[in-house]
Amino acid sequence: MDTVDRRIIAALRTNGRVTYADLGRQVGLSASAVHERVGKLETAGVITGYHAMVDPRAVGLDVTALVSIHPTDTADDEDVADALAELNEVESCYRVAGDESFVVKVRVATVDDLERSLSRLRRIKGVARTRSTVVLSTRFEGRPNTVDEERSAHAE
Amino acid sequence: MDTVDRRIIAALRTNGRVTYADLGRQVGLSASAVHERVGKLETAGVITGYHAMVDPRAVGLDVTALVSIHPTDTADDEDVADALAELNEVESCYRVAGDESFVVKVRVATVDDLERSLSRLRRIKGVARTRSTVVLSTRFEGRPNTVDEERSAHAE
DNA sequence: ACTGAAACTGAGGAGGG
DNA sequence: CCCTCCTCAGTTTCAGT
Repeated sequence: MDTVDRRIIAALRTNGRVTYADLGRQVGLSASAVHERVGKLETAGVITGYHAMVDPRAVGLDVTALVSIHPTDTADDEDVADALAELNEVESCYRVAGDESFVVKVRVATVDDLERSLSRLRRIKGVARTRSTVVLSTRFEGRPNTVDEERSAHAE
Repeated sequence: MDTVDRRIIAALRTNGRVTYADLGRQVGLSASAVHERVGKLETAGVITGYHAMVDPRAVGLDVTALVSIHPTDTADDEDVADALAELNEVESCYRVAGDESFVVKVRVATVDDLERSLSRLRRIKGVARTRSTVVLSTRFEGRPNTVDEERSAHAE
């Protein structure tokens, strides 16, 4: 994991469909050298996949909410996480420190769907209550954040 | 936006590097027909881009926090949003309904960096106070969520 | 809107320094 | 770890339907 790898990663985060030839030009290596490096980054689990980003509204997902999930006294976090994973509308799931045990991001078509989704969440064994924060607008999301050089050096 | 488009979108969300030839086989069209459809989806803003997903830990980003941002009485949300956008460690930024005006996701290398980042957030004009929730583990994130057929039909 | 042909370009592996 | 070749497959354009 050197500077070249980090530049490759940054480029692929920005444009996941960039060609190896282009990448090579950007970092000053041949396409096959880049191809080899990217393969290693994938195998090592640094790059976990490539995905198209879709405007949620364009596919009918007009409502986003952040939901805090408060556990019951006897809740098993693993079981709760498994139940959350089975709900299609739960897009992200974070185990957090604090009063709540999880914070999840829910994406649905309408507020009626949100109501139904919250019912499903509350029915999960181990969930005492939920607190929802409705997203009014998304300024940006999942933006490529680059760690600076000195910081990332320790991760090599 | 028909069933074929939705299948193409779903496939590209799962694998952003799938070839047009492969996509064509999956949906029963020629590569050139798929190429044309994908181009239109991109132009229409349905597909907003393609990005490599990276394991944050592998690039030295070990600390994630969800930060609620409470505005001052005189805060201008636009200005606050612009200031947030300039902070590299702020990966996502949601304008929300409720006491807080924004919820942001911050990703940094260490807890020291988190402390520094929170200082930066609090120094933004229009920010009265912040409330941070530290992420202990991420079960899943940005998972491809598919809207069902009837729901998405209205978005055509 | 899709197909199929044609010209082009990248992917991905072999071989060598 | 990188390069240069080489071949095959995919991309992209375009005329035709």
